[in-house]
Amino acid sequence: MVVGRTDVLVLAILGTLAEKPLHGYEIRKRLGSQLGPFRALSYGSLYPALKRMVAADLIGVNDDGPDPASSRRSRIVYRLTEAGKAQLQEELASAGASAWEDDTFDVRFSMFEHTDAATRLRILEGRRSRLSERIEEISVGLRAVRERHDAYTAELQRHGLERVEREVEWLDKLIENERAATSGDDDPASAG
Amino acid sequence: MVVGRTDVLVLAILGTLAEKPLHGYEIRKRLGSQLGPFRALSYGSLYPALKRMVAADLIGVNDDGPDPASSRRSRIVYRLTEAGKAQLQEELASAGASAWEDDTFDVRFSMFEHTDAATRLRILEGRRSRLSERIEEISVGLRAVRERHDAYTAELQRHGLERVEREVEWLDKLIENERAATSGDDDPASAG
DNA sequence: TTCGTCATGTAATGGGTTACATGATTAC
DNA sequence: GTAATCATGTAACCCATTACATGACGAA
Repeated sequence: MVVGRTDVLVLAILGTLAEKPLHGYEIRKRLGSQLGPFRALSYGSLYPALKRMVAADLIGVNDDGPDPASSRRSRIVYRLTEAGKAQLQEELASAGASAWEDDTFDVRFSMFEHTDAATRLRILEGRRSRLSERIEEISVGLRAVRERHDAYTAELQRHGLERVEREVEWLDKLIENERAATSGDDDPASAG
Repeated sequence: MVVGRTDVLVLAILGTLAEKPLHGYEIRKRLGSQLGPFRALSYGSLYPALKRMVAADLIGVNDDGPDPASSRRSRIVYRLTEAGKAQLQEELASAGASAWEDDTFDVRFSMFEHTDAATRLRILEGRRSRLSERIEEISVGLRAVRERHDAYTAELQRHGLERVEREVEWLDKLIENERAATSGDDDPASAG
């Protein structure tokens, strides 16, 4: 396979294109308006990725939009092929361990609208247990740091721990919501 | 110059070695017990970096510890050279724009104990204004996301915004502390 | 004696950015 | 007309990881 199996960038592009066909510049803008690893994606990454995806037949190209008379040449609109749609569906239905790593999680989460409830729950719970591990690690580190008494390092550690703990609380709310929605149907994501 | 001017890894190693001479494996452990970009530094990065630093005369090598009779060969202890100490002091006294980027900030912050009060304040304030910019960016993105109504993406964005806002609050407490300490002297970092 | 950890290192690879290069379109 | 933004792309580079390779030491 030309395109790496769980290439996060490819997944993000696939997800962006799922809504509607877009040209490269616009894809970057959409990705840039979201959190996660592609907040400031460079064209030096984007365009080669699009090329690879075309070569792998995940996306196809179309000249410009629906109005050829309104000038504006040299704008390449990408749309999902059937293979691309299938690939996206396949990835959305699976939730490997990478789905709860920092970078991948954000990308996966932003596609929850198109993910089935069971997979959403698996990802949220996987993420949660990943963060629990990290809390344990940081706690151990905190004790070690305190022994070498360094007020600033300890404070940084303490703040980092707090941040992760808060993310766990956030996940707990989301998981609760998902569970409620699964039994009673309806009402996704409103843990604000 | 062989070693890049503000190589964060080099700075982190310099800072770790400032306390006392250590061998590579131990440097990695210390770095690993802290937050920041070197939580899980690989040897493939560490040892070449140490080599570069030796070549640049920032650190020097010594065979093992003070007890040659207690066996244990092949352990290379690194210590700061005068040039290394000078380089560290120079970097600790300066606070370029990179000092408030995500990765660098944590490393710089963990060395605050050895940084003068004025530079500490500059870094904290720089970081704060950096995050203010980000809050503005995310807020704009949030409005854009809400227009395309996607409950999950919006929730992710909202949570990200909240996280950054909390970090700003944390910084505010630290800045306040630093200001109080500068006028009255004493008592660093206790914003818990 | 074998397993886990300590300890050091190199080569290949990966996944991104930066710098460079070009040109059309839009707003002032 | 000219500056900003839209729009696409390549080549060089950076900085890390992974996989590989080696070997000593301590404990079961």
